[in-house]
Order: sequence, then C-alpha cells, then structure tokens
Amino acid sequence: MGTKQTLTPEDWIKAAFKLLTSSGPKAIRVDYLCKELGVTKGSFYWHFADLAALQAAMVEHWRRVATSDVIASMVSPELSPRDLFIRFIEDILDVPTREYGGPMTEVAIRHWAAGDEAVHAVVRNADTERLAFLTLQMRGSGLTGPEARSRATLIYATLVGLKQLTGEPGLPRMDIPGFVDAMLRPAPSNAAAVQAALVASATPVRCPEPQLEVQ
Amino acid sequence: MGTKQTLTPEDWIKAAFKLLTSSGPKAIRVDYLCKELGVTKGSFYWHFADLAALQAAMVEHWRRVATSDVIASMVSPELSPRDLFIRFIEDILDVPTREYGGPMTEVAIRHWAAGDEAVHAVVRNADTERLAFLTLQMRGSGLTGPEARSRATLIYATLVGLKQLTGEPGLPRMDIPGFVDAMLRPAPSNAAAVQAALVASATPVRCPEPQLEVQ
DNA sequence: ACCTGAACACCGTTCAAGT
DNA sequence: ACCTGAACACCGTTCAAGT
Repeated sequence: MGTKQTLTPEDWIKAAFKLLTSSGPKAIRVDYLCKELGVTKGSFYWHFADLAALQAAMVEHWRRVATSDVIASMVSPELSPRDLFIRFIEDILDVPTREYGGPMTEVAIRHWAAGDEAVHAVVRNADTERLAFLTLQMRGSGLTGPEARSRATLIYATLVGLKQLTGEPGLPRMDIPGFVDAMLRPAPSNAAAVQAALVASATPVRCPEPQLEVQ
Repeated sequence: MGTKQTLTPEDWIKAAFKLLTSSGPKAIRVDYLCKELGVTKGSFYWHFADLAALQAAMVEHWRRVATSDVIASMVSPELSPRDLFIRFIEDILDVPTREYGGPMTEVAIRHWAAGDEAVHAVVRNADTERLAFLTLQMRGSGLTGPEARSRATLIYATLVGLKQLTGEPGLPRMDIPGFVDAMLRPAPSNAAAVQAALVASATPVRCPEPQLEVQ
C-alpha cells in the first residue's frame, strides 16, 4: 500500500547518496544498495548497465540540482541583486542536499572527487559555472570586471570553505546577508577587510563546555 | 646462473613502476607483478603485507630518489649557483626515472595521484620540498625574498608542465641552461619576458609535415 | 628464508526463470 | 516491465606444505 511497487532510477540515486554521505565513496556498492532498497542484485542491473553508470548518474544529478537548476531558478527578474545573491548562496549550499544525503552532500562530493578523477572533473565544472554566474551578477551590481571576478572568487571560496567546517561541532554560523552586503560595497576593494566583516558577523553557536568523560 | 635466487623488495617496486608507466595505476596488480617476476602470489605476500603496502613503498621510494636524494646530492659546495640549478632541474626530471619506469615516471606518478588521495598527498609534499629548495637557492643568488619565491615557482611550474608535454611527439626540446640564465637575471622581474626567453630558447624538434592518410 | 599451489573471500556482473 | 536466485568472474588474501 504505502510501499511503491517499482523502483525508479531516482530511488537508486537517492539511496546511493545516502551511502555516500553516511559511509563514504567506497560504500557505494551494489549489495549495500540492494539491502537498502529491499531487492536483490539483479534488480540493480535492470536499471543500470553497471556501477559506473550509477555513479555517473549521481554526479550528473548533483551537477544539475546544485548548479544549473539553481542558476536557472534565478532568472526571474523580480529579485534585487542583493536578494539574488543571498538566495543563490543559500540554495547552492543547502537546497540540493535536502532531498538526498542531508546537509553534507556538497562536502561528501568534494571528498569523493579527491579520489576519483571523473568526479573531480565534474566538480571543477560546477565550480566554474557557479563562479561565472556570481561574477556576472557582481558585474551587474556595478563592480568593474576584474573586481567583480575577484570578489566573486573570494565569496565563493569563503563559503565553500566554511561549508567544509560546518561538519564539526562548535562551528561559527554564517550571516550570509551581512556577508553579501559587505561584498557588494564598491569602494574599499580590501579582501582582508571583507573577510573580517564575515568573521565579525558570524555568530558563534553556543559552545558547550568541554565535557570530560567522568564516570 | 645469471638469474637471481631471491627477490628483494626493490625487485617488486621496480616491476610495479614498470606496470605503472606502461599501463597505468590500475595495472598494479598482484597477478601481473607475479607474472612479470616469474613467481606465484604467495611470494608477494611474503614480502609485503598487502597491495597497499607495496603502493606506499613505491610512492615513498619515488619521493626519496626524486626529491630528498637529489637535494642531498647538491650540498657539495663546489657548484656555482647556476650549475647547481641546472643539475637540480635535470636530475629532478630525469635521474630518478632511469632505473624504474623510464623517463615518464614523474608524469605517471602525477596521473596516479589524480585518482588516489594518498599518492596525491606525497606528490604535494615533494612539490613543496623541491620548491623550498629552489627558492632558497634563488635567494642565495642575490634575489629578494618574494622575487626568489615567485621565480622559483615559475621555473618549477614551467618545467613540470613541459615535462607533461614531453610524452607527445613534436615536443619542443627545452634549453635548460638558457632558461636558468634568464631566471637568474636580477633586474626585470617580468614573468612574461622570462617565459618568452624559455620558449625562444626551446629548439623545436624536427616537425614532420602533417601527413594526410592517403592511400 | 623464500616460495608453491590451492583454497577462500569479496564483490561486480550475467542470465534463465518467475510474476 | 521488473525482479529473484543462483551461478560465474575477477582478484586480493591466506596458509599448509615444500625446499
């Protein structure tokens, strides 16, 4: 009743992301997937030619939802540049992860890419595409060409880096609107100052006292 | 008689490099190694705990002969800075490869590193070590701190890049002494000019007319 | 000490047969 | 159309037995 009769490729991809984020790239295995979905191996090979095909589909899916789809959803012209930036950044870092491997999909993909050149190539493409879009928007906000590019690079690198740290407890939470405002200010062009603005605007999460294991 | 009775770890490492350079990282397999050496699999596991141990030994061997050993052989103070540079570059790019996988070991290792994070980490360390040494020597030749570092980086990146292209036919052959002379000139500090000096001093190998496949 | 030979383990892949 | 179940293939690893 509540259970679906037939599996779709999306079911396999979703299960594979779950394995990726929970147990790493090497956990993307046919038997694990089948256990997760309650079927036997033969079923997998009806949907995919081989494991490489599923992996390619995973990466391509990620590329679409975490890059092209987000960019495409931005072309509605009612957004101010500032709001567009905020939404883009929040979407890139969070939206595509909701349905699949949880909030750490982006980090898991980059970890996977470190050991798989095919994955790495797609991640590079995604970075390029996102950066080109951010640069274009920066330029549309009145910044000059090189300035637009360098600010876009800085903002993107900073946020990707912070996202990596999000896994650890006691992370600083980032104030994305405040950061965007600092990045859009035309004058100072001072990377260090902008970086300082981000750090200053980051509200540290309540940091629990370090607990010693006392019994 | 002419054949050795007993295999050494070095024999396995050498055979593994042969497989790496001829057929890529995935060809480093126990059965291939055994066929190459004329023994059975059990022999391998007497010498190494597992395949990962052999791979680690390969990378560590490369790191030693292609980095630390070359640097250590340079501390004899009879060399002029210019000759030291020339010898270092030639040794780094050629010497460590003679005994093992031929002249393309450096390229093969970097290709391997693209798909294996453990290998990649060692390559990064080697690059850092080589660059630190080159920078130090630049500084000893009268260049200022930042200038020494940027020139060392440029020279190293250029030569690594050219080495990658060496595999293809019709390569430009590089005039290392001429390049070093250009890099040691203190004044202009112009990266593009130095780059031009290298390209100008590269004597193109006889470039055959493009042959159309006419039958 | 060094190696053989055979077995085992693991996991991707195939395929005839079911519904 | 979608899946089961069992077999096979591939290759890393183990180990008792040889010299």
